[in-house]
Amino acid sequence: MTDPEVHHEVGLRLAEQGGRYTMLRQTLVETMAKAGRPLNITEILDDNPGTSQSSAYRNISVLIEAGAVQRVSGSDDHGRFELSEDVLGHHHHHLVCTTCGRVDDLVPSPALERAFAEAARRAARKADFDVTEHRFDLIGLCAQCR
Amino acid sequence: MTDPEVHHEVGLRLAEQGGRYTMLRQTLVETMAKAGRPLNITEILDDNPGTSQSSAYRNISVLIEAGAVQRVSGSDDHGRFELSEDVLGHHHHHLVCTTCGRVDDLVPSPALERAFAEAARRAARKADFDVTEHRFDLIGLCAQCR
DNA sequence: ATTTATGCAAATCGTTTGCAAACCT
DNA sequence: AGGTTTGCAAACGATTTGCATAAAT
Repeated sequence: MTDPEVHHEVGLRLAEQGGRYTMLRQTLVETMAKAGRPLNITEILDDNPGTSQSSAYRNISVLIEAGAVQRVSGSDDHGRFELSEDVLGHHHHHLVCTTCGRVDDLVPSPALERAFAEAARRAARKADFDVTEHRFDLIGLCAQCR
Repeated sequence: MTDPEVHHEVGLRLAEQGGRYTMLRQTLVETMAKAGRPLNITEILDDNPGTSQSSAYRNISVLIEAGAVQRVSGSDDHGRFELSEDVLGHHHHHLVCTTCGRVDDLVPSPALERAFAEAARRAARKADFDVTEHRFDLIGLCAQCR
């Protein structure tokens, strides 16, 4: 999904819940679209000078409620945020660096996703658990930290 | 690994860093061993009446540093703790309930682990990332919350 | 005796919220 | 005007820490 489409989609989702697609919300979405990986609050504020932290948090919450953004938990306890898979238009996993905390996106192979689906089916049967999604993270050292 | 072996192993690991395997530490380990799934602080304290919260946290930290316990992040922001895979003697994944936050252990099939290894290899090549471990969580509804 | 562990209360830190002013339609 | 959004400062909640006491070796 290209940038204009992303903004259009996010605008629609906000409108659906009676929210406005404010300038700040647009720049937050722009920041996340540019990054292509989950960002923490500091990184988001650095890319949006003059924005108050509380407004950033509040708008990210709104965007999460609208299904436009998702929260990602990395190795440290700082929350990270990125555009939702719905808005991005593709499913992906994460590479989590234990040293610097950076998280990168990783698009899985169809074969891997098939293995996940099979695992989910098995778990549903064995543990009587209703799987709605999965999370797969590779933990280790990023290129900069090796 | 059976219970006495778990205690012995944890005791060794603590001794290695000049720590003592206190009564409280033993009961904390006992609590986690009994549970067989990651517990949050409340659950741990409920099973150890009279223990102060700070002591629980402090000792869990010590056990984590000793490699005897690992922290697990679920759906909510409450940390959850369980015996480390080293001490348990087996690798596993997690079933995370989005409604009640409960996390259960799930031992993967060899086929799935093979798929993970392949994914790790691929990521290492493509993203120049040094994978040391992986995290696979199935998110959904547990039997009680369906 | 000397080191380590404990409990209490206070501090920390990421995140959330109350409120009054600014904004949009 | 009527609702939404903003920034500031204060509140929140999980976790950590300082300190004085208790326990273990």
